[in-house]
Amino acid sequence: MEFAAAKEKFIQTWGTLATQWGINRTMAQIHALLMIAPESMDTDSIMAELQISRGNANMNLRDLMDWGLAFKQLKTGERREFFYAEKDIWKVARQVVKERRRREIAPVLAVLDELKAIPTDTPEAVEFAKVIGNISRVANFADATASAVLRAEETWLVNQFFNVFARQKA
Amino acid sequence: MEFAAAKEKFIQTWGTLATQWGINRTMAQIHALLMIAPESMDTDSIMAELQISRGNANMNLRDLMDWGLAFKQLKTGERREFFYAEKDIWKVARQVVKERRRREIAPVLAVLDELKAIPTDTPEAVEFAKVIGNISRVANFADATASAVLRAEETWLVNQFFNVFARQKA
DNA sequence: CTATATTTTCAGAAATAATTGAAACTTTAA
DNA sequence: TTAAAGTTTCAATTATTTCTGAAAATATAG
Repeated sequence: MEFAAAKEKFIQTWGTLATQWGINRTMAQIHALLMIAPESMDTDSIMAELQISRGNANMNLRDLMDWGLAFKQLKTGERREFFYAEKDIWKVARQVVKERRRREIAPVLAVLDELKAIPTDTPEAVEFAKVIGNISRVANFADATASAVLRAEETWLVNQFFNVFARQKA
Repeated sequence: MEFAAAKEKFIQTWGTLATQWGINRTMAQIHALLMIAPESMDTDSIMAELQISRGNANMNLRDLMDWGLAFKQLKTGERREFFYAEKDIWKVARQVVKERRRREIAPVLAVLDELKAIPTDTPEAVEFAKVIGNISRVANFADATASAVLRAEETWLVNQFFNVFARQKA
């Protein structure tokens, strides 16, 4: 495969994957484009490359910056703004986990705690409390794990996982 | 909070969370409803409870069954079909990871492998290969981890994570 | 069989989300 | 200042996804 085709395929694949995870396609495509760009890019280059409007580019660049996945770069003697992305996919993953945890998981944990408190005076309420308790327990465990992963260095983490999982085979 | 309000809130919260993760709202709501139901439910009860059409209910129940999150139950002497959901949230999580891995992660890994092969004859191509290689490495690690988690029993896994993460503090 | 209950399908309608493009706004340089 | 370059906003449009409702298909009982 030639470079141009590979680049196109990567951007499309990243965009498709993202929509399946509730992230908008254009945002993921801009992110993909910036990740493989050797230099930071200005808005017009991004618009041209992805064939999107200025408003769309601007809005999704802002979202990427909100997610901590892209950054502005100001070049001296240049009036335009340039953008670049975090290229270390490990840091990208950590950033995504961190943001989703903050925006989505934390509020759900709060709701679960609230729901655990209902009086269990009917069979339905008993069953409800049981399931909510179970979800809450697993969710808190997952949240704690995510939190630990966020703090971890990659090499350290890989080694730990190696110990936990791979060594079982030996 | 009274039971009815708690139930309503749980179903809505679960539905909202799901949309943020690329899962359709109704599917998540049916799943939530079945998880907290003491008995399996027929289509009409689900329709009435969630105020949705028969077509919608049927379609999303089928999707839930495809995902391995809900099941049909045939009661003797009953012509209708009844549905129930897996209530152990740990199994639910494992099932979701398993399905997403199969449907989404595996195809992406295949594309990445294909893209790693391009000739690196320009600076752009070099940068591209670097980023793709990095993503591929992390994605394969994540995939292997997911695979290990799928095989794990909860108690065993919790203990292992405790060893890896919690004991660090001591 | 035939009638009835139940489930499935799917074309069109409704709802939701993403995108455009142009006007408003901001910044910089002369 | 003023003009030009660049950025942001947002109402209107377009695209996508989801949902409905009724018809078709299927299953069961008499």
